[in-house]
Amino acid sequence: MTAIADSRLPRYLLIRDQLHQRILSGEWKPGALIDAESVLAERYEVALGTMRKAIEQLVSEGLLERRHGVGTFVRRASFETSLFRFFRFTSATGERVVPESQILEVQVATAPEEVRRHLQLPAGSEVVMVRRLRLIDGQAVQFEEISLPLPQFQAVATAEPADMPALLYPWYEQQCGQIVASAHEELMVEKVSSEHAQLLALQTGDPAIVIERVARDIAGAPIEWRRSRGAAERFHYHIDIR
Amino acid sequence: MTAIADSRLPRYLLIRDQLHQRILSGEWKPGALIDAESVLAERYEVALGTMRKAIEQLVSEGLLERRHGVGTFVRRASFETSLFRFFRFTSATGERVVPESQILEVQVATAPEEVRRHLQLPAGSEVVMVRRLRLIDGQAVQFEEISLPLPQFQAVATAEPADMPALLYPWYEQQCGQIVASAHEELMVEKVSSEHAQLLALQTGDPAIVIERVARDIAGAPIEWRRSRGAAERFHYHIDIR
DNA sequence: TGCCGCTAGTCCTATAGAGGAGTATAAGTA
DNA sequence: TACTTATACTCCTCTATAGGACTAGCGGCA
Repeated sequence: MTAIADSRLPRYLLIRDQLHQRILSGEWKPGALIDAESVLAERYEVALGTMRKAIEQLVSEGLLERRHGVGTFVRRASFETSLFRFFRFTSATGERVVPESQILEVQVATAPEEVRRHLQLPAGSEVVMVRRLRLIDGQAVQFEEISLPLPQFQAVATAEPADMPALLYPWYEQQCGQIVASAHEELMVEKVSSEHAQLLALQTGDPAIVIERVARDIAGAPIEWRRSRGAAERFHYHIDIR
Repeated sequence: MTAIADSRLPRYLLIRDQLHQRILSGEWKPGALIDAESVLAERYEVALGTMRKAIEQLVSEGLLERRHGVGTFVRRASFETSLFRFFRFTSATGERVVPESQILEVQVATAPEEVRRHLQLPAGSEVVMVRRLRLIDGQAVQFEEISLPLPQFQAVATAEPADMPALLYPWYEQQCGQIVASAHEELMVEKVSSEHAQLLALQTGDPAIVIERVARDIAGAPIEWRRSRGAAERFHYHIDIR
């Protein structure tokens, strides 16, 4: 974070870092339009080409987004690279669909060690824990356990479960002012316990994909930890190599 | 492949396509040093900056590789993004290691439908099929079935199994003149059959990761299909999202 | 023999400027 | 009112040029 700005570095890299800082600091929020290239070039006292190169770096890193003829914007996190997309989430009619959400439990509790570790919380911290099923055509395809730190997510603890939408991140933003800017996901395989088997209509011991996700805000602080389990049978990942 | 070169496109893109073609055609082989930027710029009658931008495109696509002060090279396929890296392949001493290879069978046969489909072969084609175990510290961690089209891979059919190295691609290049330039991998989970369980020292029904790979040559023609199975327990994937 | 500096060749950074192309909005016209 | 045109703003492409920085190899010197 506090990288030493080495003035021997190329100027476009120094500027890249300064722009990056303006995003991290929250001066430029996700979705916001930033100054025009020409304005920035003048402000930072470099040629237009140099400023373009600095911006290009941030675009290729996924922090900025250009729209020809309109301007350059701070990119919102898009979860199109999430591992979840490799579940065959298709409805009876065949089209891809966002699974509905069925809240099983919302509970405020002292954070277990595992949750504390992922959310970087001190011992004794309280969290909201949400357990829910995700369903397609009424059939459970995934079981999720979501942990959120307090007091930031107090609104979740007091909300009516029926009011929680299937997609939580826009809701966090609206209800709690917490913006998810990045995330890290891990994938493992396990044999389902009898408890999970029952929830997911599987046989005990069937293989399940487990995806753990730590979501972070603009400043990089962890604000959500979730663990999802789904039938491995529905999972199919692919990748190109060259 | 035969994209229409639209002259309304920016020049740097047109040049990008032409350079790309020179790689695909085999004029510039993997590992080769290409002409200097300045030479190319003159040859294609554009400014240096334009040529640099064309080359930059190919670099970011992973086809070329720059070495400051030395030159620009055609990149060899590197399998550092392969899904296999997510198996915990560590020896007793803890360091990462290339598993040894133990050939179980080398067989020439008419290609089954599944193999024909992946290698794009007509009905009745013959292939070499290699079955092998991969071991760490003498313990089987993966079972692989590899299919190679004939007559290109005749040398594999007649080779002594003991002479086949653990890493096959450099060997293909040396023995058969076939260069693997890209690949596509798919990942699934299955419950192991009793046959595979025995080979991998697992219990029948334990979860296994199945990785299927189609490897292609410079021109994009499929030249190898392989299916690998390993204990899901050893598999751990992770990804960053933003 | 072994070290050191020089040099040629390469890619890398940066400048200043011109005109092209896409987009949104304001102004004009039927 | 409804459509078209102008315009002002944006990012995009491209030129021509200059000097910096990195690398490999050659040749001189101890």
